[in-house]
Amino acid sequence: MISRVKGTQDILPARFTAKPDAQIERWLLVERVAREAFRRYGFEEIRTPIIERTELFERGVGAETDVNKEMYTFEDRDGEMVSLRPESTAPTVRAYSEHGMFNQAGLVKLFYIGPQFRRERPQKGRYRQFWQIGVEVLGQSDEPAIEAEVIEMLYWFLMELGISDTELLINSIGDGACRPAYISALREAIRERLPNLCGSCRQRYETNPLRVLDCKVESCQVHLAELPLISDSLCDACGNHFSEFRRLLDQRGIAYKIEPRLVRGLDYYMRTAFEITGSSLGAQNTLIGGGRYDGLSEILGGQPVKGFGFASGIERLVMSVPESTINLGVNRPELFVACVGADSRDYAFGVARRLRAAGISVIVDLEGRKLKKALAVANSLDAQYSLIIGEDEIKSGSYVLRDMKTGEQTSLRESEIIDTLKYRRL
RNA sequence: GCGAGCAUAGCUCAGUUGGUUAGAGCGCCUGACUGUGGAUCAGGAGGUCACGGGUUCAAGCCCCGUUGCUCGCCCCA
Repeated sequence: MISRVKGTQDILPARFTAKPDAQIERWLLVERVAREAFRRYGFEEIRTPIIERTELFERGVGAETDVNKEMYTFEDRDGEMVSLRPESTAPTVRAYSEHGMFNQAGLVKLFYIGPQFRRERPQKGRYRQFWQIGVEVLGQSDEPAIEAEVIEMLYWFLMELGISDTELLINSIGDGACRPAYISALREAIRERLPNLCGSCRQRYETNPLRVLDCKVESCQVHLAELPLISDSLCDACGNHFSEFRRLLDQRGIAYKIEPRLVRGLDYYMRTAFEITGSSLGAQNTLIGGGRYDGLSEILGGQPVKGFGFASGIERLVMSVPESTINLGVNRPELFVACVGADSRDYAFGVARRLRAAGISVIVDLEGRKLKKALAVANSLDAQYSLIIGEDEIKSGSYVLRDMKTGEQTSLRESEIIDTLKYRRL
């Protein structure tokens, strides 16, 4: 049998899988709560294509970043290079520009929910096809109020999901005015200590010096403590921006930890960077990551646009949602219709159709089973009620409604059945 | 890209120092019960022991390789 591609997964009704992050009921909950939370803050949904020109990501996320090297890229039949999207900020900014949204008077607040693709080695909480929920605030303003409100919204979102054991990490990574000088100072300081650092630190000194700050090797810690921090090198504009951002978080009572070593992996980030981490996720514990990217639009050849946003991995959210928030029974049928005899089946189709028109979820036994077997199927589907229709019922116009939990049976007409089931819902 | 662990029925797992025809629980099918599910009882189906090679009189078990899954490194959501 042909199996699924490595690093992908099937999302199934919970009764077919014990893996929490593969249960559709959990996914539907996360998506529903996200849409509702974002709606309250004035965000609108956008869907961009899954494939884009490779150039969009090479310029957007940076050609030398890991994300870019992990892309699924191929040559289309006409010779054009296209890629499965590894993230959705660059596509969203592309769409913003391509559809002239910059002509809007105010901020454009967008959110997306969709699959992304990166060819990494799969592990817990990291897949080759993974889903992200993200938001982007685009416009001419870089007010820290935008950032604080987005984070406030995130906390509302997480609270509604019942995810409470989280930590907010924030940092400012500077801008074009102050970051270059900091990076060269950092590189200089690392070089002096290079012989004392571990192998991967030496590697990162070459590829991404900011990452050296993040090393977890014990023997490196004492040397890392001596390295300069970006927070000491921020220009006035970045420093003011960061303190205003913090003031607005304080005002909202949102706790945070300043993490001077927090860096984003993609080239387009500047100034505010943040991350929300969760427990019980294993090594991949970042639930949400985001930041400011004021230069991105111009890198892509568009108008100057300021932007702030985040992305969150749905798999990781789903794994973090506690059992108590989930209703695994959302899909259970309200009514199972069992028929006695082939003639009554034809009759039952009409009854079922009218009950469905009234809004009730109905499964009819299409297999012509004996009553005993039909009820067994109703039981395994966890139907709330069964409806038994045979010759006697057709004659009288009243059908036997059986409560599958108590076994209690009553003879009811169609309108009474509708009333009973609707009443039960309240 | 690098490292480690695991792979036996649909699912969760036993399987002794290598020894006859590979087991259990759950699930599935049939019946006890011709218009009444769940509980009980009786019976049944279902296996290339991941794949390929090797050692041996003999391999689910030992050795090598491959593939897959899982976890970690890197990096990230």
